[in-house]
Amino acid sequence: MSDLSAEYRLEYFEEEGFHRRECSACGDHFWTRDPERELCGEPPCEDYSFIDDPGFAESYTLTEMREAFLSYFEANGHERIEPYPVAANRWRDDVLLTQASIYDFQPLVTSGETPPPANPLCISQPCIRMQDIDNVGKTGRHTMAFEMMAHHAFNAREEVGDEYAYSGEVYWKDETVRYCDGLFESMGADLEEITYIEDPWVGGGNAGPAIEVIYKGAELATLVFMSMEQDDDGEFEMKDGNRYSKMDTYIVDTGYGLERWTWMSQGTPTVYEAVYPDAIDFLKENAGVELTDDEAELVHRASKLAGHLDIDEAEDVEAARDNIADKLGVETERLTSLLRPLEDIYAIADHCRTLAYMFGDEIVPSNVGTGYLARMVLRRTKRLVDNVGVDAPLDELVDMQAERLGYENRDTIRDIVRTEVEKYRKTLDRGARKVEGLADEYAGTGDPIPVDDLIELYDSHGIQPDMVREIAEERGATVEVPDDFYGLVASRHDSAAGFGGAAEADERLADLPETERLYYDDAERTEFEAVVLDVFDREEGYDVVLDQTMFYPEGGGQPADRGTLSTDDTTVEVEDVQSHDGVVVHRTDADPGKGEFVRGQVDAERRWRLMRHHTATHIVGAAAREVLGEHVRQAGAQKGLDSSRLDVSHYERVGREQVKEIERVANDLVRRNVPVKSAWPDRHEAQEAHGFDLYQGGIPPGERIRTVTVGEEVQACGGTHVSRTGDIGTIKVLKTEPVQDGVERIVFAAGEAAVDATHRTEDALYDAAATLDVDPDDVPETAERFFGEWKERGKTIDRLKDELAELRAQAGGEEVELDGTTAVVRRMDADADQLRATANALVDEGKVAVLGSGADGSATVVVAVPDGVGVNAGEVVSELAGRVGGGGGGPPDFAQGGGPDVDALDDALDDAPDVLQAVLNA
RNA sequence: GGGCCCGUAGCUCAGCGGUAGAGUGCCUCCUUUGCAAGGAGGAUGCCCUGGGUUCGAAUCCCAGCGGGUCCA
Repeated sequence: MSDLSAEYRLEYFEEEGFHRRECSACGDHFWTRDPERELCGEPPCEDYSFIDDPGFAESYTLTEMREAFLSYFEANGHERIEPYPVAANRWRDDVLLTQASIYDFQPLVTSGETPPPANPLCISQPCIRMQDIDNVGKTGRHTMAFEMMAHHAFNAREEVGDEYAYSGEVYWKDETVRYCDGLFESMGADLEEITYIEDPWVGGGNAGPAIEVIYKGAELATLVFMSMEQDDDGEFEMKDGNRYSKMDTYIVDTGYGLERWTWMSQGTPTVYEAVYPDAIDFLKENAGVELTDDEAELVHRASKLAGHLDIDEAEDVEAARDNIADKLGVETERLTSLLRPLEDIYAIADHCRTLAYMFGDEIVPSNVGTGYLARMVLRRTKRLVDNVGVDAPLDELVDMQAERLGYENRDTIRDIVRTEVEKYRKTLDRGARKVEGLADEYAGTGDPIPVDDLIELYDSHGIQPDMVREIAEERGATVEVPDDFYGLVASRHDSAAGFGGAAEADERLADLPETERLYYDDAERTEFEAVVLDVFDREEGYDVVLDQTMFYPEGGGQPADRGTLSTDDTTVEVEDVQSHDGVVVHRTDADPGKGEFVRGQVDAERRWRLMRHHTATHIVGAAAREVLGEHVRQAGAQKGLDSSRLDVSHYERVGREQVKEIERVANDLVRRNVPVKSAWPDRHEAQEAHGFDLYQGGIPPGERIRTVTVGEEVQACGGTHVSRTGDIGTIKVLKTEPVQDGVERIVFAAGEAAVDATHRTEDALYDAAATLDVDPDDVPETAERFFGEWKERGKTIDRLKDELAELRAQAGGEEVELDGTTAVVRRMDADADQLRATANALVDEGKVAVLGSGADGSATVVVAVPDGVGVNAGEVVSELAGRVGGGGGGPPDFAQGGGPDVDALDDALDDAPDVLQAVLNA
């Protein structure tokens, strides 16, 4: 093992006369121009020294600072790149949100598979870090939304040649630090005060030396030299305890916090005042937060102190506030009451920007993924807004930020926010009613509301314990929230995540050349000739690899082709086709023979159906986008022979009218019979032209990507398509269903499948019409009438049964005298309702009723007793029902039961007087 | 993707093996004509759907459909 200290001995430091020092407080090593310097400069070793004393020559706004950064690096040979969406899952599936500029280039660029859009490049990338959510507003420097300004250079070792998508060295450590130093200089910073701290970096399987750049107590940049990957035999052991070795590629990954730099230039007490001056003024005025001069002065001093303190844990905030109050010589409570509204306002400004980024980049609120994060932020923001008394609607607050950030889909953003706020309001209403009921139950008992109920309220109904307490205490009930509340919630979520074993790579397969794919040349051809390169004997059939193929392997939601491979001697069935790293494997039922020359025949009917459905999928997607809004994008798709489904992101249920409109728009495009074009453009050019919406079906690797253009819609797609939209024939939307909150599934059929689907629907209608004996057109009206009449008849029958019951009650049966009361024992074969009604009628006459029925294949017994008669009906029924092989029971005045033995019913009723007598005497 | 909760009168919900209920709204009448007025009477239910268990299911079990919520 060797450490990285040699990595930091830069020529640049040498030239500029830097000194390497060890911080006397924390022990970290750092580089400085000041030979006297003892401390590394980073809090808590040192305090902020730029509050009320800006560290740069001029004051910058956020926009000005961003421009200053980008143009500095442009002037130094970097190409300026447009930022990527904050929804990082748009191009990678391992993370949800963009948390750093390097995320834009992972994994395909950093791995060397795909070239960077420019090299070197500079960018200011909006990022969202949910980890800091609890600190936002309180610490003076944490924000959830921020822009990471960065310059990147992608290098590959000379000796590996052109194995990677970029080669050679652009620049490395010395130049990186030189640029950083130069940027400071251009801002008029005091270079003597800058320290460069050695701080090796590890993350996501990569590692490398890194430098933290500290100026006047603030960390303004991190310079990471990503150059190692995890390797158990590696030379370097890093702080995560794993071993790492050098990679063939090495990448300059820097991060300059735009907000911090802006703050540094202004020297305001908190970062929020530097970044959101307008929003904060608006919110303060709206919420009626006014401070006297004395109070303002106090807050100002407190803010400065808050900035000086190291507050990284939420529980530290309370302690820190005590500490600050102490230093200022005021009571904690007074300070808190002054600061709390300001903290809320700071947080609201930041959260609204976060939401504007999220919705602006077309994240749709949901119970999963990024949509869930957006929902959580929105609800939190709504609570803050209500709490501090801002009466502007949330959609307006978010819109203010969206406007500032230059988003064009502002109407949709407002719509989404309004829909979401309304959903939240309903959740809260529901929750409040539940809590009120629970509170009333426990109010008198002196017991607190049980923790189980609190967990249930939160986990199943989304009600925070704090809110439970608030409502409960109004109603005189108490609530005790255990410290490990969220731990208890977590324990309800069993984590038994299973995972499948990674597929074993077949070495023989890996050695084969990539199969030439003929289906891209002419998707309508179904015959070809090829040579069998290899055959693998599998448990179920054979895997055949050819030099070239017309067979489409399963991928992009399109199922594999079927068909046959024929030699002069034999014909084998192709049952499945898969692609493994470019090698297409045909699963067959027999061995065609290695080295044989084969003729391939693809099942044309099947292929046509799949192609129609595939092209139709693009069209339906485009139509849904046009009808529902720009935020609509593919969230999954599966093509089939009889129908296909397309899952799209959308924030509410798709209504019937919208479905019709989608169908109209889609069929318009079919009728226009426009050509479907495919191309293999350079990925960055394609990305530039069409944005990330290209990748709705997934992100392919490589320098060039295949695009498919249908009308206005361009997508990266590896599937087979018809050549003109008219070839589809027709598109029929079969149904929509919610697959999860925020995602609607559109099921549709194309071509002959659409006709088939229509037939099925019509058949159902005609069958119904035949049953009702009316024209299909009259089915709805008739069904309604029949249903209404059916209900009316039900009521009539009930009434008649009542009347019948009264008549029957008078119609005799065996009467028994029972201690002054008359008991009627009688068999009347009727349903249980009638027995009950008759029994009630007898009771109304002051008689005990014992009624038995043998109808419907089982024996039923009902016993009813008037008030004041000492017979327990339940016991009588229990006894009688036992004699017919069953059981029964009920309240003392009215019981019912029965059993399967109908033959024994008469005997049982004969015994009834004795049973009554026995029960009476008991 | 996983866990949990819920589908009963127009609305909000109670009932959780034994005759379907309350509040509110609706209709009629009375009393009043002052801001959610009072009194009397009345109507309104495929208890989400389909199976199963049971003598008996709104209630228990399974599946589906629909809604909600928490977590990754």
